[in-house]
Amino acid sequence: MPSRLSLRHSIASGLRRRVAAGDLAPGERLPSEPQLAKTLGVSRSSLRAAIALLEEDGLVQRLHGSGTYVTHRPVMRNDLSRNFGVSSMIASMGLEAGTVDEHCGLEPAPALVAEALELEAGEPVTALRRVRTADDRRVVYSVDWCRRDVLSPERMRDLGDGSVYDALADLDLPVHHGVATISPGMAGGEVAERLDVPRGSLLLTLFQVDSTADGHVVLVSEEHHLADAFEVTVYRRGPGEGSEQV
Amino acid sequence: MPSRLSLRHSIASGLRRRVAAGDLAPGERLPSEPQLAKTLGVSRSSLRAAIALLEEDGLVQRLHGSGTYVTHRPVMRNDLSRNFGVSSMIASMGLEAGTVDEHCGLEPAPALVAEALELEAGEPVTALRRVRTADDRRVVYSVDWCRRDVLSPERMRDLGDGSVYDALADLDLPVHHGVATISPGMAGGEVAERLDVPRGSLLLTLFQVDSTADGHVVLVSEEHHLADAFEVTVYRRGPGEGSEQV
DNA sequence: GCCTCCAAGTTGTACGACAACTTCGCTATG
DNA sequence: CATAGCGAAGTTGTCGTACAACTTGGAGGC
Repeated sequence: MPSRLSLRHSIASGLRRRVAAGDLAPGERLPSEPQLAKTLGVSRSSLRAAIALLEEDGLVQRLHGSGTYVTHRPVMRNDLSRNFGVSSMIASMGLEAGTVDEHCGLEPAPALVAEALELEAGEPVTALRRVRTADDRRVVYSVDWCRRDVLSPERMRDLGDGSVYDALADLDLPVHHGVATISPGMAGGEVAERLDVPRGSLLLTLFQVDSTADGHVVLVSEEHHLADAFEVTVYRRGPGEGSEQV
Repeated sequence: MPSRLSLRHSIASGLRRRVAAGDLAPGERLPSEPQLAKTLGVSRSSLRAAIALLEEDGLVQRLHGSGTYVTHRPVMRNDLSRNFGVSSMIASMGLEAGTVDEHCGLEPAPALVAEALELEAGEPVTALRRVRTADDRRVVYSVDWCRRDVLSPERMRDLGDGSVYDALADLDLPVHHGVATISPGMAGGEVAERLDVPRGSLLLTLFQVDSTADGHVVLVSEEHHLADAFEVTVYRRGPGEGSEQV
């Protein structure tokens, strides 16, 4: 296991902190690369690689011959571009995240889930159903599906407050990326009851398929968010540069 | 104006093409960096910078001491992570995109729009309202707001089928990124009428703020999508690495 | 058969040099 | 005095080489 993350990532992480802390204000120019590399005690190559990461994130902008400037970054509440899970989503809004009505067991896999996990429809899979709360208010009803030979119901039950992502990372199956399908919806019988809202309440539903770096699907989940629970945002990179519509 | 895009971006673009074309199959290992650099006629530094871009996109994965491998990338219908506009969204599904009920003029800016454009609420702004069709079916009702001193109503009317993004790019104000807020909704009076659907029909609404590279907001838009019109997906990078929740 | 170790190959980092570009002050010119 | 042009200094972009860190596979010994 690599365990130690690469130098450029730790440099980038440090710079991110400085930007977030306001040490580097928006619009401000960073020290020149040779100088900054010297003060950080790294080579200019590694520093450039780190800055490239920030640039890709839209945190800074590089101008040839002029300098590197901190971008006026918009305030984003909950960026879907990164994968954090509901808990940190709630925590990031200053609310206390909790879990109620947790239930875990073997269930026959729905068609879409089975397809993603490369199983036959109806085959038993580990399913974790729970209601997430923010300051004791029920805001999200979620279901996580996982192959039983990857995460048994017992093991999934044991993780308690730990994220499913952490459990998978411990198994050397870290989630590298996921694809979420977003759709509006109205609370039906089960969801309305779990979330304790009237039927027909507006929902934002995320159907998500998570994969490891080598492309194996390890987790499928469905999250029903109350419409007014949080603001969900997405960072969209502009057209141009490397963009191919598939 | 830079006009010419940097070397590493053109290298990355070429590699993206090769991946998309299947020349480089998922799971396959790329040639080693020195060798690939030689065949492409560029230095290893530039090639590495280009590969870093692909890695950030999740297209490839680098393993220290082993090699660089093409990721098994999931098939995505409409990736919100990139900014294409409704037209190409429709076109990418094999449908014919059209526009009806187009109206453009000066309107008082709503509060949220005025705030984003750094104006006083109620100040007149250029507004473009239109209904987008897919194979003659009304699927999206959209409104675009822009400062009148940036894009006059006349000019915005003239662009016809051209994208608003193109018009802004011509003005040397290319959209670098945007932040979209996603929410579910039900069709009210105006939207229901425009889209020719019953009131209360399910919608997916995107409120989006587009900015230039230096962070100036140049465009605000609202898109009301019919719930069953298309599947909207988001590519979410996994937890870990450089991630700070703000 | 199994384990150890080594060698070859690959990516990560470092350092130095120069090219391409921007910025700004200085100067010559009207 | 105003202005256009020049040029030096500073910054990012690219190049080349060398070495470190790591993985992989096979040879060799037990």
